[in-house]
Amino acid sequence: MLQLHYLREHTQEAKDRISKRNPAHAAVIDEVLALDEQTRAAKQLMEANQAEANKLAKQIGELMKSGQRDEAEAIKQQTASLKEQARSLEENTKTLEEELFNKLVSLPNTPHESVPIGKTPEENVTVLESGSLPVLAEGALPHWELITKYNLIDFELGTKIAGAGFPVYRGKGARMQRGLVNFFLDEALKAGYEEIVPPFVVNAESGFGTGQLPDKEGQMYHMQVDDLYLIPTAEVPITNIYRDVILKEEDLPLKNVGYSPCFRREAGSWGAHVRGLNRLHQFEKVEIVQIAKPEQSYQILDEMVKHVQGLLEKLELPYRILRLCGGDMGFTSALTYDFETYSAAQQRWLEVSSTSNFESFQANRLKCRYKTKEGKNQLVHTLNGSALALPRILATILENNQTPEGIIIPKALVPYVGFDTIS
RNA sequence: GGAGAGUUGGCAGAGUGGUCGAUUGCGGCAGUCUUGAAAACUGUUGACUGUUACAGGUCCGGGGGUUCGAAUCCCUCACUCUCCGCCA
Repeated sequence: MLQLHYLREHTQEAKDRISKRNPAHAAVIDEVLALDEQTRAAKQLMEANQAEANKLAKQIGELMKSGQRDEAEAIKQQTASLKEQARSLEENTKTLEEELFNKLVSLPNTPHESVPIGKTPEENVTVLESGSLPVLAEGALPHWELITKYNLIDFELGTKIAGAGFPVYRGKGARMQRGLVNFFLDEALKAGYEEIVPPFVVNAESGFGTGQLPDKEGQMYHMQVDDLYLIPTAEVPITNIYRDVILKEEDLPLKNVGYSPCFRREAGSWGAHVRGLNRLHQFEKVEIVQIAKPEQSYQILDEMVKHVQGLLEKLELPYRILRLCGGDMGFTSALTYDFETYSAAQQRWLEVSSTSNFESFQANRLKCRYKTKEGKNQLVHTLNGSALALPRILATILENNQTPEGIIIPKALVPYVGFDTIS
């Protein structure tokens, strides 16, 4: 959620920035500001009325105390009309406030100045491409055939137990999962992150805090009996640790890492290109989260990008980094870097990480602030990144490292999985 | 699941209808003293909103109600604790 005072004081800047997503948003800012004016005017009327009522009530109290009952009764008569007015003033204010809130909450974050203008993924900018694209031997297989060949994952079994998109990993496939998670967690620990095991379900307040609710409601599994949501990413519970919290300046930046299964309904997004591990309802991911002071957040984003890069390099995978264009960026983000690995058998890039700075957009919803040296409470900046999501990493390793003798496990991973070849 | 007790400022803990946004203690901050520190003493110390500034408004778990007036009374929901039951 954007800050009202930012929209008020930097209107043109906000419009310019948000127009990178879609110029239509600029008009909504005008609507928000107009509503804001109305709301504050209504509030002033209401508060003047309250001030008057408070004053009279206090007078009555004093008169009652000193035994002047008749005088008190006289003043009581005056309160009736105030009370009558209060009702409609309050109603009016409440209606306007709700309208303002709904409009404000519908605005996405303002993109950073470095975000390219654009509507589609084709307009994302490649900022780095690393490693040469592997050329596979004749007869190389896509990962969905490799997993069957080596009995690593059973999709049909998952369908029987739960449904499509819930794979059953087994044998070396299961050990790859566990090994990758441990590898990613250890690397984050080395980089100074505190490890968290969060709840894998969240309430609606948490969903709102990080921006999944109300706009992405349909993407989460909702358990209606208990009104809880299965998390789509560990970002949600971990970032919500800091909801309604005032942090100390010296504690920033806070660095957390957490593993979690991620549950996504992926409503309506099934079709071509979603075979095998490319898109799932349940997958595993290690997520890094940082809570930072505004002036340091972009430096920290770079640091997080470096961290993710390091993981891909240790896994010896060809990858590229994209700076997402305005139209392709998530609702809550100000700047996002996507990481993609090259799947040799499919001959396409697969997204394996999304690393973003949300500036104060989430913090404003979370009410996560820190106390500055001057004693003022200021919103923090929140950042997070996948480090990393497992399925497409596994897919790329399987496809790119296939040989007639079997699949060669990247050296860095061997100690974690306990074997160097899948054959 | 059953029975009971609670939820107040960073923490502890008063407050049962009228200057209570809230006594007090601890903690924090500033000062005095000290070469420095500790101790002691003095002052200060919640959040949000709002104004050029002052004023004003809101917040005592959430929501609703009674009243001129609610932290205090009523309803409701959530959570916590204790005992019993169940259980990895």
